Amino acid sequence: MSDFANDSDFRDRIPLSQQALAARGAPYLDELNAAQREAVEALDGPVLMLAGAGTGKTKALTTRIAHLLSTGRARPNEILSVTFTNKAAREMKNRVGRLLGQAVEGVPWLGTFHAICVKLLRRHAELVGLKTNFTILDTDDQVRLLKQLVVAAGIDEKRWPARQLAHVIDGWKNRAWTPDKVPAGEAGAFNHQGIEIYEQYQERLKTLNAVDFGDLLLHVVWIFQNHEDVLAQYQRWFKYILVDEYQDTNVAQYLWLRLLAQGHKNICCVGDDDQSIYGWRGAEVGNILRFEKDFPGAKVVRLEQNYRSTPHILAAASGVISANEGRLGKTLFTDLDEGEKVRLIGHWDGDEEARWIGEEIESMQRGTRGLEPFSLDTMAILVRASHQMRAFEDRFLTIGLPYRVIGGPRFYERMEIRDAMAYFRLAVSPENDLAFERIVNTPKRGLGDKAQQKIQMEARSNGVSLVEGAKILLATKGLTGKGAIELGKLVLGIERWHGLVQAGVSHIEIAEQALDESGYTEHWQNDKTPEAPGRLENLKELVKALESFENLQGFLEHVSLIMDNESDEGEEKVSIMTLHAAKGLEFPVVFLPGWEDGLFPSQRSMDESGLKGLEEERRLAYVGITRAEEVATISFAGNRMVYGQWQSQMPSRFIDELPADHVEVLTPPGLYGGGFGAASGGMTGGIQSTIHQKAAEADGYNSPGWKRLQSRSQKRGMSQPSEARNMVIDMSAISAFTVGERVFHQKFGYGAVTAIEGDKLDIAFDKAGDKKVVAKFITAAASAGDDVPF
DNA sequence: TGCACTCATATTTTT
DNA sequence: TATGAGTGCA
Repeated sequence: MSDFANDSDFRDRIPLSQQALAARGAPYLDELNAAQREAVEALDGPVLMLAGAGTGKTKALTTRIAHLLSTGRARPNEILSVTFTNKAAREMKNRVGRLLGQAVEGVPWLGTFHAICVKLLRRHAELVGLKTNFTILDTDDQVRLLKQLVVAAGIDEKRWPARQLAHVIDGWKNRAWTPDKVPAGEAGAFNHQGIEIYEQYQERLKTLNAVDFGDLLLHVVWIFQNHEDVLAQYQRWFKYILVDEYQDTNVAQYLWLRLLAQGHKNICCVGDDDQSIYGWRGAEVGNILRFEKDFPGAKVVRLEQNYRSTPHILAAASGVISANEGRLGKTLFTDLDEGEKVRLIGHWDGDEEARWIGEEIESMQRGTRGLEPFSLDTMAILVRASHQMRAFEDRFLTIGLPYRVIGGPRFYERMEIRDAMAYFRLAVSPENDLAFERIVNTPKRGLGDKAQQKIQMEARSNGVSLVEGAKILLATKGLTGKGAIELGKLVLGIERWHGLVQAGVSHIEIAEQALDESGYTEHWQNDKTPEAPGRLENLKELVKALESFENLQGFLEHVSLIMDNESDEGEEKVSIMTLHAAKGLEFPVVFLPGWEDGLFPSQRSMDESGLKGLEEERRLAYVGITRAEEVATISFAGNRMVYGQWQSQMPSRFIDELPADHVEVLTPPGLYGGGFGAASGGMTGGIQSTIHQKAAEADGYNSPGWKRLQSRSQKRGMSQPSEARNMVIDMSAISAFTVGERVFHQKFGYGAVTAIEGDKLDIAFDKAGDKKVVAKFITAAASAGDDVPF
């Protein structure tokens, strides 16, 4: 193990204060139930922990690590624990830390598959023809690179978009296929040139000393498969392996794990086949279903006691998921009080659904229905597809209900952040061609395609980087006029920033200078689009994020793998997110709108993957329902605007799968009764019979829920839902704005006030048209330049 | 080169 | 509907 001596992650050290641990004993074991304890104490040999939703799997997993350490089975750096997201990794680190207190400095090999692979690959980069300081490309860079190759291959980029090829290649990499291993059956991919371009792409990455996300795993697996000695080292080193969310592993990750686990064979995988919802990006449920075959003698422990949801919610979820075949099978149970039945309500259209949910949220916030008031933070709306969010955003903006959208473009994926990062990258290493390409003409410097081609040619014929190429081009007067002057400034700037980096100047200062001197900040200050202020805000935020790093290098290294941005502003807000984004989260109150066939289950899923697709959709339904702790409300709309066209659809088939005993139907009879269907033409017998059947089953019309619903809507007629809040805002609203005033809104941009009505303003937005908006969300339009980030 | 216009297109998303 | 990409013109 001499090779490991210089690496702090492997260095032998006295990691545990044995005294501290001895004094603590193992009190954590007492906090576990029998199954959890069994899973924690089965330290040796392969273990599969089947952990249903809300059964305390993170607790079991972290306690297991604590137990391994405190029993002296392993040192902290001999335990390999992998997760899928940084968030999960962070959470586990914190919890292990809490369990062990001062006794452990940290667990260096706890991280995402990708983060751990980066560490490994940096140590062995030369084996795959890379240098230790390789850069990691994100999806955007990947596509740009592929586009160049596609165009060079003379393929019509319109019919065969690079994005699609990126997807195909990702798929291959997920299956651990290097270009020479792609099976003949795939030869037809991407106009019969997929494999060929894949090969070129890998070559190009090598020259750029770069890898994409898929490569991180692919390269490491390749090294393990082709360098026995290297593999053997790690097999010996990692005494215990733990894997979270095993049902989400793809083939490459599976191979990686299996190779590493062949040493001590102490592998513990935690997962839930019922929560496998990432099949479309390469996850193989088969991995978890097959575990016992792969690891003979494996111990299987089922965690079935749920600590999250009420029995009704659990029963509804179980009812739905039981329609799936080929499950490992678990029966969740709970000690919690019965609670409320899962509520089901149908609406005329999507807007009304949004309106109803908005009102329902406000009433729950005030604490009606004999329940305690719920804070907005405890409520979430989970949708199948992100376009469903709009209806809610529009509605909530109108009624002034604070909300937060989770997911969507990540902070580090935003254009302005990526541009800024490219400047930072160039400051650190001017030879970074991809970064240079990104910003040569951002902001506009009069360097169009032609000028850029000249730079490329110059660089290529001299075998130097683009910055060097540009210098030669300028020196030889290959470029003249405005472009030449601007390019000169840019090149000088890059060299100056690089000098500052080498001189050890404060990285924050360098960052600010680079953004200012390059004209990038100014570019957004002069931009009149509604997004511009937000983008400047983001840039400020980025510079702030720099503060927690020693230098730019460290920051860039870190950021290429961390794509999440947890900024929780203090105010209480309702969360809106997709079902996928909700996995792993829980909320006391959950709304599940849009349960209509075609939308959920998604037509496209079913068309593309047939029964497999449908089953994955069903698991998504299961994930959705099991997010709820106390109140789950499922809803559907008879009509919905899809791509600007009204469409009618049937309620989701999953609704029929809900066990009637655990469902309370809130749908008012008048809403769907009689001639409704005939009149609209959209309501088929199927809908009505479903509703009526459900209603009859649950005795819907006489149910307490329905009565409450009625009385509540009557009450609402008399008093405004958020009167108290409006009163407060009224004052400021009236004094703050005048008709005709120019104002700004985060989402709609700039506009002029046309009318004022209490705290509601009618505003004619320049871009977004006429809207009625609550004054709270409006600020006076600042003239550009007022609010300068640096 | 940059702007305005037209046209096709349209899940889920982490690293 | 609304967004992005591509095309044509100044």
